[in-house]
Amino acid sequence: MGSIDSPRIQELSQILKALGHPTRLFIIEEIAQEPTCVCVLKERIGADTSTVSKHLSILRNAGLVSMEKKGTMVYYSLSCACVKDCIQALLPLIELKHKRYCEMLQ
Amino acid sequence: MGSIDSPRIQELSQILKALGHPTRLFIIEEIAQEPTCVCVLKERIGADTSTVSKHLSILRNAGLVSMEKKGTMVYYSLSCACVKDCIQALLPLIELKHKRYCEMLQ
DNA sequence: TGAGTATTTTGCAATATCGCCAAATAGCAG
DNA sequence: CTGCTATTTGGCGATATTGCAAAATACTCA
Repeated sequence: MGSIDSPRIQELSQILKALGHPTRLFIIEEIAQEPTCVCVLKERIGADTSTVSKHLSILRNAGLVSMEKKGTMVYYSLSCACVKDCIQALLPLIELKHKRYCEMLQ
Repeated sequence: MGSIDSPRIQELSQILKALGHPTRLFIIEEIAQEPTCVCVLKERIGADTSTVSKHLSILRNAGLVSMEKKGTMVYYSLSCACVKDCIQALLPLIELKHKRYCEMLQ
């Protein structure tokens, strides 16, 4: 059995924590479609560049994204397509929540 | 395109944030195997009952777990098996991280 | 009813996260 | 080298999370 301090739990929770923020999840979904540079992400997010950069460093530390420099610009992309699967796996849960919410109203 | 404030992003990030803590991830993996009551979880985690209860309330608010009372005890279980899929989807990413780390050492 | 157990809620202090600003770094063009 | 743009890093206040202790709630049994 994995204890709470096992590397497995630690690594998984680091990854999930990194994904557990609206801005970072948005970034993940954007770069899942195509590699995107920081300045474009900044525009779409509407936050300070430094804020976006810090979110990207969190995603980097979790191993979720890869970066590629092109001139002064840095393009970020998903380091593993499995991240998309992880997110998609949760859709049934969201549907379930909605179903429960509708039932509660009646 | 989903904006950052879209309900979809908000709900997904709430779920992922709830999963992004070692103790809560541990709880999820325990109750994924069989419904477990708070007092047993408390023993396995080694934290105060109130602490465990608070983690469970976070998981509840995210819709991740269901509870069933049996006498004074409350048994928690996964509300959707898809949560297991979500976690399992990340295993390739962890392997990739390890592979990168080994390469870095050489 | 009263004692005892299980769980949740509240309060609080320690710690961590978030987002902006300012400063530092890196790369390109002239 | 200088100026310019893109990005990262450091600093700081505001806010949120975390975990324990104490109080409140819920349920069972005698």
